[in-house]
Amino acid sequence: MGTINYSLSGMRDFNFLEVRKRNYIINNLTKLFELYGFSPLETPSMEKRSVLFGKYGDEGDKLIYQVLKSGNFLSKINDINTQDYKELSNFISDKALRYDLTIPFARYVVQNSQDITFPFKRYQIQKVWRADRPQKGRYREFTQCDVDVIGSSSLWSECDLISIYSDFFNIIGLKNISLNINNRKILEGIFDSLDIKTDFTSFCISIDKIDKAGKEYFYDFLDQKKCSKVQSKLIAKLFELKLSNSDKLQYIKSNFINEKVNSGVEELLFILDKTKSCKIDISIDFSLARGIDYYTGSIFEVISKDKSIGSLGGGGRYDGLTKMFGKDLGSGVGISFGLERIYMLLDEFNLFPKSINKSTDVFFVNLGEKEACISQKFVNILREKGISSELFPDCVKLKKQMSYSNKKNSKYTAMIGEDELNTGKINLRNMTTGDQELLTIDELIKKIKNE
RNA sequence: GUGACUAUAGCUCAGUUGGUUAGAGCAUCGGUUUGUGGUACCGAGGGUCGUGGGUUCGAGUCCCAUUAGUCACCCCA
Repeated sequence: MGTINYSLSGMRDFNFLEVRKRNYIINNLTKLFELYGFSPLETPSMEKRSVLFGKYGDEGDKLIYQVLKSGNFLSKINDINTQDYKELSNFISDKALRYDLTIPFARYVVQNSQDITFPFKRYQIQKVWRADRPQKGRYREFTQCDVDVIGSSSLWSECDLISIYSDFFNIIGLKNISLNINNRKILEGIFDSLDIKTDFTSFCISIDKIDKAGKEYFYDFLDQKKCSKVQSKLIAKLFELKLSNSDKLQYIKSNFINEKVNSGVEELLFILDKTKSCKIDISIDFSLARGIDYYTGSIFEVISKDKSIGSLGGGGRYDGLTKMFGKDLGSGVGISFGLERIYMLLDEFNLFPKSINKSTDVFFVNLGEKEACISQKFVNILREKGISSELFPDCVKLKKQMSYSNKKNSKYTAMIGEDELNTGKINLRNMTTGDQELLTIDELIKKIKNE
């Protein structure tokens, strides 16, 4: 029935194959994170409302799922007369589902700072929720995989994170990946150098839009904000430079001279110099701004050049994040991997290993009580040897059991009937070729171990 | 939050300018085969056409409302 749809829009079930594929990605990430010296962390799905709000910008706040207070929350708000839903939600909700992993991480670090040795390196793979309208590659419940270093402003951290991106996409075999990099200091420097009537955030958002809306949009924006034509031209040119990384930096150095721009450029130079051996394409993109408010230095975004499904990951450096929770524990930098988008690409290019689809190695059919007893003995022996094995629970038609085994994608089906009971052998059928042979249990183990 | 499009069997979809009992493929179940799956052949079950209203002698088909889904925008992984 078309009407019966039990699950919430934008929130999904995962069947066995999907879970295995997702785990494949997660396992590879976890291995890498550990290899680079990061430790795992998990935080609750919900945070206090005050922890989350005001951290992601106005647009971000709107997308936070809020949870109602329990009990009769209306009884205490008699004296409230507001028509403003934002104000009202403050009274009836005191907690919310996490929107990302970085803010809960910052909260955790401040709360536990006495037990943490800095710089603190953690990775976190958990679900986050956004009350966005779902569309392709975008869900209301999705998994983020974050790695962050907090308590150090060294650019070596940036280099390590870039190296993780590079290693990961190399390991899982995704080609044509580009890591775009920029620095908020450069954007701030440019912004300062302009005589323009707007705030920095709107400026960033308009830059970010050039890609989609075109440069005309950006010209209009600058014009509206009373930016001079000379400056407009200079800056628009900056965002469409088709130059090498070093030429781009040269251009910006000679056209926008101030301290902020300079220090941003210096940072980029350091990072580019130290990541030369990375296998990923690193390209400076001055139009990369990112909407999240808290970034202050380096910003990253990973995209696929083959498919436009949004970014595969992103991140950046943030200076004041722990300050928002009452303690300044130093600068931090982190990146995130978008599990569902990486999944989509791997699926599309058939890059998941074939072994993901296999299940039981040896599937025993059930042909009677005596037969089941001896089959179960063999099943136990195989399991001890680390060979996955199972016995069909019911003695039903063989055809049915074979069909079940086939659908489960078993490698072999083992049959023990009257004949095999007498000879003590196992009738082993290869489910790919259909070949059958009579083996003792020892021969069977040897055969499978040798594959 | 804004806009566009879609809704028929478990799934993917046909269904003519409105006209008998709404079809196919896949899937499921049974049989050809009581010890052989995946390939073959035969058969069966399964639908209040998303929901509610309207126009009409007559609506899956036209109109209105509603709900859900998809895609795009905003923003983002």
